[in-house]
Amino acid sequence: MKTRFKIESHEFRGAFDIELTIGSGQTSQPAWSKNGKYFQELISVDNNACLVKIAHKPNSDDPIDIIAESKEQIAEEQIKARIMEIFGLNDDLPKLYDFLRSDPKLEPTIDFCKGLRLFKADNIFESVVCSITSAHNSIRQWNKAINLLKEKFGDEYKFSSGTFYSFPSPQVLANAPEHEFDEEECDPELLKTRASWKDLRSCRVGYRSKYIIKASEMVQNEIDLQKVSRMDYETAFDTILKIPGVGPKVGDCILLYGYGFGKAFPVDIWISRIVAKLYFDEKNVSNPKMRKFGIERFGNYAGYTQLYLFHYARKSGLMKTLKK
DNA sequence: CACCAGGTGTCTT
DNA sequence: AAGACACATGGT
Repeated sequence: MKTRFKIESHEFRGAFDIELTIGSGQTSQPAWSKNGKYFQELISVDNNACLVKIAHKPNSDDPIDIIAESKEQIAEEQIKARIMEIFGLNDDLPKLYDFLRSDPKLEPTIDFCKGLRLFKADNIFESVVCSITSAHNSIRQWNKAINLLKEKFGDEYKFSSGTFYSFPSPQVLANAPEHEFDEEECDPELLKTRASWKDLRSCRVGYRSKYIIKASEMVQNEIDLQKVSRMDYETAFDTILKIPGVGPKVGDCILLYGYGFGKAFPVDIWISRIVAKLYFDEKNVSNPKMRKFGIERFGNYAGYTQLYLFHYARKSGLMKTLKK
């Protein structure tokens, strides 16, 4: 099945910059690949694999252009609903901007981040592994690692525009070896083939391989990721923090980019720097206090405020003067 | 070679 | 509650 349709600008509220949204390093999933003017990725719609190609002229009134391909018949409305969800098109950006404008310290982020939306997970388990892998890592590197995980352990789907891989199930990753061979002792000839080894280390996840295996086991046995979406925010936070490799920052990333909990306020190095500068007279404040501050001050907009401050802090050049 | 990248786990004060 | 340190990997 191949179908083409549009999402008109009146079907969502406010600006939309798809390239910024996809490329801003949100830990729900790696950036979608680019093919001509389209961004494309394999997503799951009603348990069917569906290739989506999507293009939009940033912050314009042009409709969003979508092409979807799948083996099974899928209702267009279902695909549209998934896309609306993944790209945060159900979020009311004009209302967010009213909120940001109400605080002079946040107001400058609006122009800088115009059309930036939450890039939500297609697959919650994927967002858990992405968030774990993003810790103490660069955006580029965790994107590469997740794509390797998909190629080596996911299911393959071929389309005319390329080959795509689903994100592997918890069962598959729980049983994936950390090391396929002992790199110290194996034959030098074998070592040359390392890139093709089917183990977690060859996916370049580094020391996080143990966390990924253990997290996969827990998701299989004791933590129902679907249930977490129905919990209140603090209960969900406590639950997700039981997973190894998931601390406060990674946990909030999972809750925000994976589930869409608007209250989540992931405190990383950039948020720590810019919130200290804007709200604490550049004094050092502990991360737990910073998190509490964000949740209490920004409420249900904490997540979006974090997203906008993060992008602003990294890209505006404002922070160059006070790294540390 | 040192230091950093969207921190976390573990072990000490 | 807060500080010190290791941790894979790749880039500058």
